[in-house]
Amino acid sequence: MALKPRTATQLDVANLAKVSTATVSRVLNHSSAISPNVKARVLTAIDELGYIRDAGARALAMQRSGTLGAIIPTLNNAIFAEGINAFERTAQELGYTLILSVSQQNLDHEHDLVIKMIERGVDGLLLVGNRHNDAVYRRLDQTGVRYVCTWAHDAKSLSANVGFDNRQAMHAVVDHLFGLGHRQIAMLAGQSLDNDRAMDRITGVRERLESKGLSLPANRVIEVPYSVAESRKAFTAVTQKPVTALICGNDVIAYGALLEAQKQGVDVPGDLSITGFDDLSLSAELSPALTTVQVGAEPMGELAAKKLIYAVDNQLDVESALLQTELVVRETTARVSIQAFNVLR
Amino acid sequence: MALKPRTATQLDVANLAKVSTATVSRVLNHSSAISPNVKARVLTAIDELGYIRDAGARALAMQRSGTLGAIIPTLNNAIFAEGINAFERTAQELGYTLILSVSQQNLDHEHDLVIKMIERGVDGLLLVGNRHNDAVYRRLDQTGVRYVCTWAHDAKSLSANVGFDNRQAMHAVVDHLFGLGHRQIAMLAGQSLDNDRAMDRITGVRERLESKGLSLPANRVIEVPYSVAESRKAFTAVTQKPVTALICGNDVIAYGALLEAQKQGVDVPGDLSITGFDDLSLSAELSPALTTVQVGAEPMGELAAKKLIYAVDNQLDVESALLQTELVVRETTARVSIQAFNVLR
DNA sequence: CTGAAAGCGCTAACAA
DNA sequence: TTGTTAGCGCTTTCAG
Repeated sequence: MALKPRTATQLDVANLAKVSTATVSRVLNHSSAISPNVKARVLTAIDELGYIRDAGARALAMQRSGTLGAIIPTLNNAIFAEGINAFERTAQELGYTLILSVSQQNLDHEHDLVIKMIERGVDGLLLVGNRHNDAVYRRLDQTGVRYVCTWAHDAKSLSANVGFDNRQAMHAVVDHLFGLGHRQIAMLAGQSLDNDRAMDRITGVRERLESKGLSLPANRVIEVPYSVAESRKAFTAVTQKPVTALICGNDVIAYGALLEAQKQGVDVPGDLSITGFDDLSLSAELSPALTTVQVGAEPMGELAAKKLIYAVDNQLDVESALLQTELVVRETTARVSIQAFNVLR
Repeated sequence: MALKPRTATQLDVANLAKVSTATVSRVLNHSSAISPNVKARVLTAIDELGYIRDAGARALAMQRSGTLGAIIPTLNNAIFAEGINAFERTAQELGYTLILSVSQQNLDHEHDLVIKMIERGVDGLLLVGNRHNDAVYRRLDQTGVRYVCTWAHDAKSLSANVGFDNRQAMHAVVDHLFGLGHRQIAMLAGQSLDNDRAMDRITGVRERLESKGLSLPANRVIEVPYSVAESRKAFTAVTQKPVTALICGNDVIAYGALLEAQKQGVDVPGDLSITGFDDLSLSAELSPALTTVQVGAEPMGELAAKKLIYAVDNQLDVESALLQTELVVRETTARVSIQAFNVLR
C-alpha cells in the first residue's frame, strides 16, 4: 500500500446520508439542533465510510487551528520534559493539539521556529525564558498570536510570564548557606549564552552575596553545559580556591559535583556544601540527598496551558502568574566546619 | 491587542507586486522559472507586508502537510525524551514539523490520539512498541498514513520497525550474569500492562533462564512503575528469597535498587549484582557505575525520522531497521561470592 | 514567463 | 430543521 488512497470526505458522508454537507458539519460540531432521524443517518454514514475529518480544512474555514505551539531549548533535560509533558496533557484535556519544536538553545534558530509556528497557524505559543530576538516579538504582535514565556518571571516584562523568579530563588540559596556560616562560595553555573534563566541565577547569587559584603568574582564561577560529565570536569577548577560551598546552576550539574567530590574524597557536606536547582525526583533519593530549589515544572506547564487557552478562547490577553519556588534543605548542606575544605586538600 | 488582526495573504502580496497569486506561489516554492524583475518585486512586497504563508491552506491544496506525528507513552522518562529530541531535530532538518502527543501508557487513549493525528493530516507517524489496538492498524491502513513502530523490533511484525530486540537484549544480560556464576536471579520489571517492551524484557529473561535449566517464577519478578521511589519500595520484597543478582527493567529502576541496597548495607556488587536497561548518561557516572544495556535512543530517533520521511517523500513503504543493543559491563555486576547474599542478611 | 480559474474540505451566513 | 452558496488561502493545470 504505497499509494495514499483517497479518503472519505464530508461530501461523501452527505451523499450517503442524503443530506447537505452543512448538515454533516452541524452534527459533527453539535452546532445547531438536528432531527434525530437525520442525525442517525449521518452518524451511520460516518461510521460506514470510516470518515475522519480534515482538521486543516476546518482550521482554514474557522480561522482557528486548535493547536498550541511550544518551542523549548532541549528535551534532554528532565525538567523541560516534565514541564512539556504537563503542558501537553493539559492542552489535550482542553481539546488542543501540541506542535513541538526544539531550538537547541539558539535564539536565531528559535526565531525561525516561531515563524514556522505562525505558518502552522498555532492559536497560542509557549516560549521558554524572557530573552528572544526582537523580530520574534514583532512577528507575534503583528500576527496577534498569543504567547506565554515560561521558566522565568519578570514583573517588568512586556510579555505574559508564567514562571518563577530565578534571581530570587538564588537569594534563598545564598541566605541558607550564609546562615550556615559559609563565606567562601563558588558557583558551577549553566551556560548563560542565549539563556536568561542561567544568567539570572548567576546574577541572583552575585547580588545577594554582594548585599552581604561578599562577592562572586569571575574566577569563582564556571559555566558548564547541563551534563554530569561536564560538571565533573569543571569541579576541580572551581574548587581550586578555598571554597566551603558550591552553588550549582541545576540538579544535573550538582550531581556531577557531588559524584566528583565523593570520588576525590571530599566529604559532602562535611568539607563542602553543595546545592542544586530544579529538584528532580532523583535528588531526594541520593545519599546524601541534595539540597535544592523546587521549581514545580509540572504545575507550571499545566498553568501555562490553561492561561494560554483561556486567553485564546476568550480573545483576551494572556495573564501572567508568578509561581513560588521552595528551597528544599536536605543533606548536602551543613554548617561550615572549623577546618574548611580548601586548596590544601 | 486582544483581537487577532487580519494578516497579509498571498493576494495582498500579489496586488502590491502587481502580479498574480500564482506567481507569488511560484517564487515561494521555487517551482518554475521567474524573471528576475518579477521575483524582486514579489520579494519586496513580501518583506514590506511581513507576509507569512499559511501552511494549513497550503496543505489543503497540496494534500500534504509537511508534518510528522509522534505518540509516546510519556515524556517523564529520559530515554523517550532523548529519542523524541533526535526525532524532532531530524524532522526539522528535513523540513518537517513535529506534532507530539502523549498517551500516558494507555492503548485506548493512544487510539484516540492516532485519530487526531490523522485529522491533522500528518504525513507520517511514529509509534512506540508493537502492541496497538486493532483499530489503530485499520485506520492507518485505510488512510494510507505511513507509520513506524519504534523501541522494539519483531521480525514477524507486519508494521515497519525501527528499534531493537528487547528479548535478545535481555538474553545478553542473563548470559553475563550466568557467566559470573549467578543462579539466584530475580527481576524488578517495568509494568507490562499495555507495554510490550516491558513484557518482552521479562520474557527475554525468563526464556533465557529456562534455556539454562533455571527459572523465573512469578514470585521472583515484581513489576513497578519507572520511578526510583517505587523501585526502592519493591526492593526488599523482591530480594526476600536468596538472590545474588537483580535484573532491572530499566536504569531508573536500577537506580532505586542500587540506592536502596546501599542504604540497607547490601554491598553491590559484593553481595548483589544489579543490571539496568537504557544506559542513561548518569549510569556511567554513579559509583558503582551501572552495568546496563545501551539502546541508542538518539540514533533510533534519528533513523526513524529518516526512514519515515524517505517513505513519505517517495511514496514507498517504510523500511524496518534492526538496531543493535550493547551490554555495557561496569561495576554493579561481579562474580557471585562464596557466601551469597541471602534472606539471612 | 505569466495569468485565469478551478478546487483542496470545511464552516457560516443567509434563505427557505 | 435543512439546503444553498460563498469563501478561508493556497497550488496547479491550462492557456497564452
